[in-house]
Amino acid sequence: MPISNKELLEQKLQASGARITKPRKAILDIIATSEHPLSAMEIFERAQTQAPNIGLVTVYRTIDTLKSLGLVDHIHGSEDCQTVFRTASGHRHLLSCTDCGKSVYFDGVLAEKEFQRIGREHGFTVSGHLLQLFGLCTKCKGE
Amino acid sequence: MPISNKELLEQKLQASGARITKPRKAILDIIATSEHPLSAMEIFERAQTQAPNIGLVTVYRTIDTLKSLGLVDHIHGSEDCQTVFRTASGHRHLLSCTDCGKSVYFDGVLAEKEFQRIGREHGFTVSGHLLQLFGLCTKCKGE
DNA sequence: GTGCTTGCAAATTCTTTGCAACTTT
DNA sequence: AAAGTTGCAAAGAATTTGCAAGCAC
Repeated sequence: MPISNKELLEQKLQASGARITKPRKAILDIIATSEHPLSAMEIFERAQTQAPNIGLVTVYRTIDTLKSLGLVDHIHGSEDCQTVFRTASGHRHLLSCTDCGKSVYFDGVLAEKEFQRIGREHGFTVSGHLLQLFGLCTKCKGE
Repeated sequence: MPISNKELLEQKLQASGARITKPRKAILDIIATSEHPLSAMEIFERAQTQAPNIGLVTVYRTIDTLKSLGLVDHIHGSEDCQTVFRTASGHRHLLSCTDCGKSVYFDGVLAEKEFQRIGREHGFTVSGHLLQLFGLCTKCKGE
């Protein structure tokens, strides 16, 4: 059996020299298992069940650490642009449900060449892009 | 000679029932002529030369009005997600220079079908997307 | 004149910083 | 024991709201 998402995050965090504390474990657990991007406040609220005295500040600081290690991505939504989601390996983009927020990664390599071409047409050398898809997931379509 | 971008914005704003005031004229002028997305603060600072007593609040309120009329788009950047840029007609996406901020719209229809397909693969019905390209513009490449 | 707009000031909300006490290693 | 972490409280930054005065129509 492969190690869980949470354990992987923990290992990588520890490997960077950071200490694995109770508040951090709670935060990692929440991020590792969430099906949708989370705001600092959401993480904070959920973390309180696991680490009662946790401070919102710790959530912000841990998110910063995880971001700088590339373990979470900053996700843009039409309303909230301050959410994070666990990183996927490879070049991936997010597909999110507009109803429940459920999100999955998809492979974005296909679009690459096309993006370069569009840039050239306008005299730009394209070096990056922001791509996210929105729609209804299977479950929310049925309701 | 076709009417200017600014005049077009003014007409549409007025057509919605809103009044054309001095602060609004200043804001429209700035948005209509900007080559890159603007934050409320940037608009505010520039507007002061045209309307000395303008308040930052008015900028926020005018932006809200323009957004709800679909005359400006909310633009996402890697750092600042609170900027606006004039809307383009048709289905368009933004290509922005990472150095000077210069932005141009490009036609995004090509990608549509591909996005639908990706969604289907994951059980989603794709209804929207967020796509922005980043790179260096002609001018900034040379420097 | 009527009623939408404005600018000010105050209130909110979100995020960051300073710091002494506390854990992890 | 040493050094990284934590939570609190306070500071900052960004945005929104209440309201009387002002301006567009």
